[in-house]
Amino acid sequence: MKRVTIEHVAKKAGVGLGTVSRVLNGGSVSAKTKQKVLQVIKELGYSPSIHARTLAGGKTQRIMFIFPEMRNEFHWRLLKSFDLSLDKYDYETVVYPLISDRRLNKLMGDSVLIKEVDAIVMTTIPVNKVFQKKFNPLKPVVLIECEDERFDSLNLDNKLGGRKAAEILLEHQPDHFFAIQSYETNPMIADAHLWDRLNGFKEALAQAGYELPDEHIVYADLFTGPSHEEVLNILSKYEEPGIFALTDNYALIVLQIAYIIGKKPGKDFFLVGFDDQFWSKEGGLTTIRQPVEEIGSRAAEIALKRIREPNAPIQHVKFIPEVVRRETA
Amino acid sequence: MKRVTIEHVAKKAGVGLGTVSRVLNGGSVSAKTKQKVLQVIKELGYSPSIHARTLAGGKTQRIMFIFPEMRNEFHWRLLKSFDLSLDKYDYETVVYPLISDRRLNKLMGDSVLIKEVDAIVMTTIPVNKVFQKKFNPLKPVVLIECEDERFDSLNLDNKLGGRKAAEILLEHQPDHFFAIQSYETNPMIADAHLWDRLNGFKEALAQAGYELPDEHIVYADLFTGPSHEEVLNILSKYEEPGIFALTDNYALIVLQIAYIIGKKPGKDFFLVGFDDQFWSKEGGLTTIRQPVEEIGSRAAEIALKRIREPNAPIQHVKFIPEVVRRETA
DNA sequence: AGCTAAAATGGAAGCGCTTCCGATATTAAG
DNA sequence: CTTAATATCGGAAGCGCTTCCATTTTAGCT
Repeated sequence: MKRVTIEHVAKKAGVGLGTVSRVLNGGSVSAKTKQKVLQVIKELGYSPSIHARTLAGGKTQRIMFIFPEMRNEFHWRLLKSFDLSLDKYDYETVVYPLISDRRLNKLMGDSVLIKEVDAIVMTTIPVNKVFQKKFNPLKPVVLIECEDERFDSLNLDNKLGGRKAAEILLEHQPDHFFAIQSYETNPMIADAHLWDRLNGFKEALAQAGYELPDEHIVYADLFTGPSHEEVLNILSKYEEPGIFALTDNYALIVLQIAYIIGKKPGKDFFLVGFDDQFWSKEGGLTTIRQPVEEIGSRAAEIALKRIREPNAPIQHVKFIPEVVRRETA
Repeated sequence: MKRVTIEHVAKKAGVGLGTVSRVLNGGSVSAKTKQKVLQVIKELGYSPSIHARTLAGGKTQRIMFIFPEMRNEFHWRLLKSFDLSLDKYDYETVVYPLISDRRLNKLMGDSVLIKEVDAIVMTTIPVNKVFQKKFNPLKPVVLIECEDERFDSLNLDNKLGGRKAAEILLEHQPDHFFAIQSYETNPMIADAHLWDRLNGFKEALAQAGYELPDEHIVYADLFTGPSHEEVLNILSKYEEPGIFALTDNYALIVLQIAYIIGKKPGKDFFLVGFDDQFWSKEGGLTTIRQPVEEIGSRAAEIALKRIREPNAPIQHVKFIPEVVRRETA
């Protein structure tokens, strides 16, 4: 079966090529003609070839979404809302997980995919470290959860998030504070935002006259979580400790361990997470929420805007973390 | 900056358009000319426009990798090895996570991306259910962890895996058997393979004269895992139970709970997982291993082969699960 | 060297679209 | 009812590539 082309449509509608194209892309066409062309398009089931369109016009109607790995709910939600936002503008997302050195090299070398997009959105990637100096894609770049003065960026105020976590915990006046931090080994993943959270936390604690000794920071693997031994230790050895889990994942594990040994959250210990993941509500976790969906859709808008106006001043958008009070603190 | 086209290359190399195209796509070109053209291509940093190429009816050198979600280590490893294998053949992976209805519709509707690949590899997607009857991509499709008579497929013998798990557990002659199964709500994710595992397990148990009552099947959410209450119950109420976790993730949680309440794996209870994930070795978990990397690279080969020979007989490759004995059973 | 078959090569045609330019139709103004 | 301005329209040019065909070069034989 042959493809239905714009020419078939033109012929059947009794108009010229240009007119059909104008109906599609919005040029000046009389209402009557437009009506008829649209009619014929429907009858014939015509849909334009984007290859031809791109070749002729230049725009690809695509944006590349680059992110470091795939296990993280944050990235998954971000991608989802980003992709959804593009829908309205008839854009498509080209998903590019940076899961290996090979993919990184490909991206900076001879990847064709990257040349076939109108803009690039990157999240949680240490731009300077990963791309060294030679990253110059010649097209708009928007950064999420990382920053670089050369590009637009969207970031949560993580430091403020850490402060807020501290404030909640301080209300309960615990004698001992703990933090569960990520132990990130993958150099392709940015972790500055995590340190910001922790620093904000420490700072607010310090201002209230408390301290967070280094031994009270538990390091956790993103996948397996914090050492159960250490969490167990905190929960059983300390009286009503205040715990700040830098990610809800880790908080979940604390809750699970607490459940098993019969410690009640919000009473025997106090716990604040970060992110507000899908299950967090059900788990009754008090947490610092980041507006993931909003970040995703704003990123889409900013990227689209920069495609339209390549020379607009660069903007760095900050999002404010929001306290979600539930039962654990 | 203007795009480098095939014409620039041709001119600089002092050859005709056709010749450049031939060195790119493999026509008959003398070694010397080929050499020179390749040289110029590198100098100019030329890469062909996929749009022009596709429009003109050529190959895209890309394969689309479709998978249902992103939290799973299995898919992540699979993608990684698949992508790596493609590298040798100068192919590129187009990653397409099916994370939303929107993406599914796009895929079956007007997605351009899918028209720009030479083949499609899909993993863990219930083809019939998700795509109904109207899925006819007009290009090679290779299935992983799902099956359909119309397409090539690669699958682990999951039933055999379940049987092997049963055999290991049976050696310890426990009085009570349990299984931790996934409770999958996402209709875009295939779960037939999980039921195969469970059925194999049941079957082998039955043959040995044991039974797995329905109440001994614990259902777990992929992310939060099995209910801790139930696991706790099994571990504390039963004498030396035999537990089959249908995924190493779940086994991990059992191990963690056991640790907290002081039960020794391989002594107070017996546990077999499935997958052999990265951390499983460290955790001492006895498990049924699937050769994920091998599946990924074989999938690449099969897809490439089908692109070359669209009419070769369809093949369904079965992989044999392998027992990895460690300390938990 | 001379002849032929095979290998290598140049370039035109064509893929389906957008855009631009010139032509025609319509409308408004006087 | 004319003229100028404006809205609408047709179609050629060109986007960058593959492919096919005609032509040239090379290699293999007498």
